[in-house]
Amino acid sequence: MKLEDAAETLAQLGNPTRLEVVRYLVKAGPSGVPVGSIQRQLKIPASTLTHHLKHLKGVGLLMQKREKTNLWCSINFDRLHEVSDFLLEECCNFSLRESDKAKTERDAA
Amino acid sequence: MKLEDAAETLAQLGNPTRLEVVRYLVKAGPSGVPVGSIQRQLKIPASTLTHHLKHLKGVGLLMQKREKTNLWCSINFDRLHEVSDFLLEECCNFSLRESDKAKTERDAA
DNA sequence: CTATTATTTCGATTATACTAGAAATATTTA
DNA sequence: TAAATATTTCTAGTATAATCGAAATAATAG
Repeated sequence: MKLEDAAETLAQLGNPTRLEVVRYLVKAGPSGVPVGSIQRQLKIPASTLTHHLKHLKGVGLLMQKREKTNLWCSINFDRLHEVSDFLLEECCNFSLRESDKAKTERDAA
Repeated sequence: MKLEDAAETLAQLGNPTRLEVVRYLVKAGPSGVPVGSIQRQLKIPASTLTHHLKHLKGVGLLMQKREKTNLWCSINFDRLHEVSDFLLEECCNFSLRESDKAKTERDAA
């Protein structure tokens, strides 16, 4: 995952309303929930919700499929994992090569 | 971790410049890097960098300690883990209780 | 076709964020 | 004290985002 994409995705997750929607959809599981249910459950005005869903869809976190009049929304779990992987991928490797470490110290001095 | 805090932290990670700094600091490991090194390596204007570091510090992702004229910056790995945990904590449990599932279906109909 | 329900678009307001140059401050060294 | 280096504050321009009511557009059911 490219840094720019990760940043954009994280930015979309960084809005409290959207994160609440994401959490709700994660709990709902792969089958998803209709837009209207999200709206009523989380008490988000319809236009505001549509706005945020568009954002989530834009970064690939949201999948939608129509069934009758309802538009069912579900989380793209793979994408969610990609983002958290980006955050952690380097975290468990603190072993900076000595040459690099030396360079940093020299640069700082 | 509360949703609002997670959202705020994710929002701070959601800026490409800041995410680049975070990635750089993660690679640098627990010993950290001076502000000036970040500045020169990533070619970020000093005032812009200070601005972003303040944001990262504000959400507890950044730790700083002075040594001579240098201000050494390092990532708070625990905090980084908290955020990614928040994203994933519910992901591996798709088992929506049947009563809730029924309620959702009823609500949608 | 009409009514009903579901969702989106439009439009406007308000707020907040990004960026960076110039000047100021701090800290160390000579 | 003066000079050098490191970092921050100030300031301001520009851009982007959040919010939501009202109206418009689907999609289905009767």
